[in-house]
Amino acid sequence: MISEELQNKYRKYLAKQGKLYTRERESILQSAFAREDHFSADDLYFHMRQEGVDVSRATLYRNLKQMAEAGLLIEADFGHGHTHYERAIEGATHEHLVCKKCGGVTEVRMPEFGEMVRLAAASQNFLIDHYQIQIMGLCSACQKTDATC
Amino acid sequence: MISEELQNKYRKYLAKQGKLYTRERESILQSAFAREDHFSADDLYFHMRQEGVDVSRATLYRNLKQMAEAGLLIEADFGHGHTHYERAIEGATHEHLVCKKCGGVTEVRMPEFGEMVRLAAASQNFLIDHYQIQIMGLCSACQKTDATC
DNA sequence: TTCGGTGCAAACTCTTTGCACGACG
DNA sequence: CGTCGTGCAAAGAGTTTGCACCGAA
Repeated sequence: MISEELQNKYRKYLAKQGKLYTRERESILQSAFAREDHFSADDLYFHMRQEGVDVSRATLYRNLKQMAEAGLLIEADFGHGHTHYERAIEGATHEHLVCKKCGGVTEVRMPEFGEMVRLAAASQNFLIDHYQIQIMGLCSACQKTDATC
Repeated sequence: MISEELQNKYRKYLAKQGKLYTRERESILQSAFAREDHFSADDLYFHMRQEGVDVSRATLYRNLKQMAEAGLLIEADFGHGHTHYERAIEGATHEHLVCKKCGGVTEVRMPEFGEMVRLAAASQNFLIDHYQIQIMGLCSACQKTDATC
């Protein structure tokens, strides 16, 4: 299901730290990469249970965080009260449009941002790991609705 | 201390919602705008107590959130486990360099981002309220330190 | 005088952690 | 075999909320 490249990247990361590639970690990697969208730890927890995969919340939290450290996932916070994760895909960094009304998140891909981010970081001798761009406002659907809410 | 313009903006926002401009709200506005940096609700809480201003945490949380809704403050999350606030100043949107090691946050001002953000939003008929750019990585100081931690 | 606001403490949500048992290499 | 990982349940941190009293217009 998931690419061998991905698995190997994780294995290598784990090995370097003297850590093990367990059944649970494989399941989580699998499930996380099966999703195209953003998800919270709990989203994934319920999704995995539904699929019959049984992991504890603790393990999920522990390993999602670790996978983010390994560079396999990106952590993002849209102000919804919990951490979101999404697959980290090389060269596919994208911008997020977060609707303040419905909470929906739309992705936009504008590669031009990458170069500007590099410039901004270079000006401070900052070594980039990854970046995040969030635009807050109203999505087109919510602009049409009565704004009184 | 704080500009009348600012006060009026808040007053107007409150009035529109049938809400009151209380002593507490004035204090919070004052203290929040006295700070140039990012701060958490708790930072501000202790800072205010130190200055002899007495507000409860509940009131602080309630009103900071409200001031963000009013557009006076910007909420940001740097993955430190709590919400950060900073003054919203027209045309002074800036980028944040967040160090993964020391947790420090540096600001960079690159007005060019604004235009790109407008383009990105326009492509989806998205109505911008504000935006946030966070660059995660290692600050120059932490790059020099042993990277084994 | 009338709502809305505040403070307190309890409740809540998301996330982390200590511990005993289980499993990978 | 020794170590690292897991599950459970309890603890933690940050934030929100119900309620009785207080205060602005």
